[in-house]
Amino acid sequence: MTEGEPPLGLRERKKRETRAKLVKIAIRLAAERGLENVTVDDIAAEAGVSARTFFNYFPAKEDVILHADPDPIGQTRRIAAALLAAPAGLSPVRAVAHAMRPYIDEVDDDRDQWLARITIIERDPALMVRMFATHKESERILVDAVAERTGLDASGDFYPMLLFKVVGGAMQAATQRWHELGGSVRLAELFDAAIETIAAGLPVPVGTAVLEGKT
Amino acid sequence: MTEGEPPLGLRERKKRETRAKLVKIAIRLAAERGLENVTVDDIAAEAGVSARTFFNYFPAKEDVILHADPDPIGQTRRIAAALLAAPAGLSPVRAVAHAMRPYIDEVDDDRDQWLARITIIERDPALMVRMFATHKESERILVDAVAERTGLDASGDFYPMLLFKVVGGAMQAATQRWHELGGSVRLAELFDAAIETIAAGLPVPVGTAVLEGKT
DNA sequence: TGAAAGTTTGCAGGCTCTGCAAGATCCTCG
DNA sequence: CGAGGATCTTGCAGAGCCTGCAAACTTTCA
Repeated sequence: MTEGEPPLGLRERKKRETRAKLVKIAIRLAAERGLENVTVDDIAAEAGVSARTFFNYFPAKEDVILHADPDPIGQTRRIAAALLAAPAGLSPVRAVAHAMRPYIDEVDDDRDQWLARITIIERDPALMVRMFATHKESERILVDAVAERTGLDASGDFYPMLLFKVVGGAMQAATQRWHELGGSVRLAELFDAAIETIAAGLPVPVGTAVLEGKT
Repeated sequence: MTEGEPPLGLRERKKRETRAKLVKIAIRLAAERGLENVTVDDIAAEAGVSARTFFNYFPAKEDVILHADPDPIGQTRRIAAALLAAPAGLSPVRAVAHAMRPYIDEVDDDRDQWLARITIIERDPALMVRMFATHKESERILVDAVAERTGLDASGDFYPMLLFKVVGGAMQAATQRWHELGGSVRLAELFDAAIETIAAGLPVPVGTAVLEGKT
C-alpha cells in the first residue's frame, strides 16, 4: 500500500527533513500562542529557511498545521475502495464507518500529535474552515462510492450525499469530544458509539457509558 | 419578534442603504467572476465608498456574502428557545428540525437571493463550512439546549453534541441538493426528508420520491 | 566532471485587514 | 436655528499572507 522507501537520495531526505521541521516548529509555536500570533516568518526563521521557501512546501500558512497527509486524495480513494470492499451485510452507515476505521486508528496511534493539532484548530476558526475547504474533490469520490454501494445515483439521488454529511458530522462530534476528554478514551470508541447511535435513529441514550458521562 | 421600525433617522437609513448596496454589488460581482476574483476595492468603488469603509461594515470580505443575518447569536437563541418549547412528544431530532423550521422557510422565501449566494459559496468551499461551522458561541447555545431538553449534561454527555453535528450535516446536505435542483423543490421538503431518514437510522431508501431522482 | 534537474531565495507587488486621527455628517438640545 | 456631541467616513501607514520571476545554488546522473 505505502508506495516506496527505495533509494531515497539526499535531496529527498533533506526535503522531508525541512518539511517535518516546519510542521514541528509551527505546532509548537501555535500551541504556545495560537496560530494567529505566529507569522510565517517566525516559523521559517526558526527552521532556518526563508519565508518564500515555506510557501514552496505549504500553499497556505494553515496547511502546516492541518496538512499532515501529503496526499488526501489518495487516502480518500483508499477509503472509497474499502467501502466497496466492506462486508455485504453491513448497512451503509456501518460500511462507511468500517472504511474509515483505519484512519481513525491512526489518530489514536498518534494521539499526542493530534491532540495538539486539535487544540490549535479549536482556538482558530480559520483552521476549521480550511480543514474542509480542501475536501471538494474528496467529497465527490466518497459520495460516488456510497452511491455505487447502494445502487443509487450519485448526482440524482439525495441519499449518498446525506449519508456522507451525516457521517462527517459524527466524525466531527467524536473528534471534538475526544479532545475534550484529553484522549483518555480511544477516538475509535467514540466514533463507533456515534455510528451505532445514528444507526438506531438517534434515540435519547439511556445507560450508555460512552454516550453519557464517564460514570 | 422583529424588534423595531420606530423613527429610523437619516443616519440609520443611509447605513442600511450602504450595507445593502455593498451586499448586492458583492453578490453580483462574485456571481460573475467568483469571489476570489473580486477585490474589496472593486466592491467599495462601485458602491461609492472607500475600501476602509467596507471594513467598517464587514469584518472580512467573505462576510459580505454570508453574513446576511446581522445577529446570528440572537437567531441562535431563538432556535434554542423554540427547541425547548417544541411539543413534548417529538423525538430530539425532530424537535431540533422543528425549531429550525422557520429559518429554513426564510430561505425558501428568499429563494433567488439564496441560490445566488450558494452558487458563490459552492465555488469557494471555504465559505460553505463557515456558514454552518458558525461561531463557537452558537454551537454552545444549541448544544446546551439539546442537553436541557433531553435531560443530559451538555459538557459531560456526548449525545447533545452528536445530535447537533448530525443535524448540521443534514442541513448541509439538504442545502447542497436544493442548490443542485436549482430550488425547484422547497428546501424545507428536502430537509424534512433528511430528518426522517435520519430518524429511521439511515436505511437505504426505497421508492422515496425526494430521496431518489426525480423519477 | 559537466550538463540537467530540482531547490532556495530575494524582490516586487497585489491583496486583506487594522489602528489612528482628521474631517464630514447627522442628531440633540437649548 | 445653531452649537456641541455623537457617529461615520476616509486616507494613511503598516503588518501579514501569498504569488510570480529570475538568479544562485545543490543534487543527480550520464
